[in-house]
Amino acid sequence: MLKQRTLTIETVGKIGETVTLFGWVHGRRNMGKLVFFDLRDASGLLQIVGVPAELIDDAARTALDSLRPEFVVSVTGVVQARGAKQQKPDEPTGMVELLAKNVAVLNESKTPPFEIDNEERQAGEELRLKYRYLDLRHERMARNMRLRDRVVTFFRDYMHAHGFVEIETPILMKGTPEGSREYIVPSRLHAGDFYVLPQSPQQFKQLLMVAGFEKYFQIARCFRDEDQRGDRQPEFTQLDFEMSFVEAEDIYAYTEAMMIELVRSVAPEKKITQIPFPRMTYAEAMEKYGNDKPDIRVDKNDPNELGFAWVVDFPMFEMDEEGRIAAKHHPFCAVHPDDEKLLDTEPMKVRANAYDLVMNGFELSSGSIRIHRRDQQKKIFDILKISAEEQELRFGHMLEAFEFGAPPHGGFAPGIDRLVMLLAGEPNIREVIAFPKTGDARDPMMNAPSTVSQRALDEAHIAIKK
RNA sequence: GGACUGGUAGUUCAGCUGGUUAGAACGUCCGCCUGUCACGCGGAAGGUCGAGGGUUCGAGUCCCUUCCAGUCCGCCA
Repeated sequence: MLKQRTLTIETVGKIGETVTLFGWVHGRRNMGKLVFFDLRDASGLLQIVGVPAELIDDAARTALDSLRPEFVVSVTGVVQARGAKQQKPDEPTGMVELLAKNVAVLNESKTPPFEIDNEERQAGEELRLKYRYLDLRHERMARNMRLRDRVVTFFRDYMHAHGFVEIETPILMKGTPEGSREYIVPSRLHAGDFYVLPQSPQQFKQLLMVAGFEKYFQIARCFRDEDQRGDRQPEFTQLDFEMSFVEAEDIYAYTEAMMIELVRSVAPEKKITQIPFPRMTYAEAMEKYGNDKPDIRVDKNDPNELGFAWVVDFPMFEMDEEGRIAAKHHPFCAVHPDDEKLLDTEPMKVRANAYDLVMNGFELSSGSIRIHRRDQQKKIFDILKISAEEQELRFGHMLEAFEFGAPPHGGFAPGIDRLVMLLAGEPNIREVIAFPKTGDARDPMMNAPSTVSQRALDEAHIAIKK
């Protein structure tokens, strides 16, 4: 059956041929003795013309009559050119149509909770997420998913072409309570112990540099148990990469060339505000724009403008809500070469060798040159008031690794969700994630999170606190 | 944790200073229609006005409580 299948888009070059199509009934227009409907498949839409007299038998006529939106059908017929008055040159299959000879219903559909063929009026998000598999049938959502695929494919190809090796790092890892709240996973085999899900593969990628790979990347899923925003989800995807024997300028040059090529390749209609990307220090950004993710676009109403900019020289430390010194970025950032002498005297004035790439007012990526020496790493931990025992407990593996010939290294991690959101012109990252969570981190379709059986709790050594 | 906005038909929404039987569009169902593509025309069904309480002769509308959703702040190494 599938061997003989023709996609709707393929009919364009098959005028006069008899073909069989499979797909969903999109719009339907019944003229009485003449029925039109649009057949939707993964490649697009095609108008089907159903004339009862042309159909092979009564079964086909009954099937044609029974069609409703979202029914799954097979249609066999002859591809024909549209009459002069019926041509739609702006649509991919607008110059052809299929004169149906046979129609069969493969599966019926209930009336959908919202209209698939109406792109303008969007249902509420809770409903869209509950029926995400229907929402994804919308042309806009399908287009977003395919754009995302092109972005990810571009990055994979680009990274490989530049000598990077893709390596998977664990999802179950050790908790390092520094920074954002982690998702915790109970261990069945080790009562009372927990894994956590990675906020980022930060430590692993640094250890891969110690291992000598020199150029690593990963399309990495990251998890953060914090409250949501339009540009934040509890799980999200980064192009995570790390390089050895580099300084910040190497990361800038590599990333900038890659981003320019990405835009040229997957979104050629977009124009970049300024090349090379302008660079400003954190202090300048705060002074001039009042934030550390400046929007440098000339025309903020132009949907095709992409304003990339670098923000560099971030402070190394900041005060947390309890007035304690904390790492602004993370404790593995190297200190700015000019500021090492300030570490003992005025730590709050110390800049990190850290940088962000921002676009249109969004933080796209954070990165830094890392510490690769044990004594320097210990010094940062000391300043952060992490006791020697605590350092050993939480970061002993890092400190130890740095004693075995760790090379100088640094990296970056552009957020793929935000990038695709901006390329797609969407207002939030949920529109470019197939199955996102709601603002309070639920999945209304699966109904997650949810309770688990008492047996599962017992095995995980978990007692629920009322 | 906080602030703001919203919750009325399957969906998206309107509903004025409180006043008759709560409306529109789309969708759904039925009928007519041979060139439609937002098809058209005629008809029908469809409502716990989020929930609870209060004020009032009378509440979708005002008040209180509560639940839900969205956006933002806090938070996000």
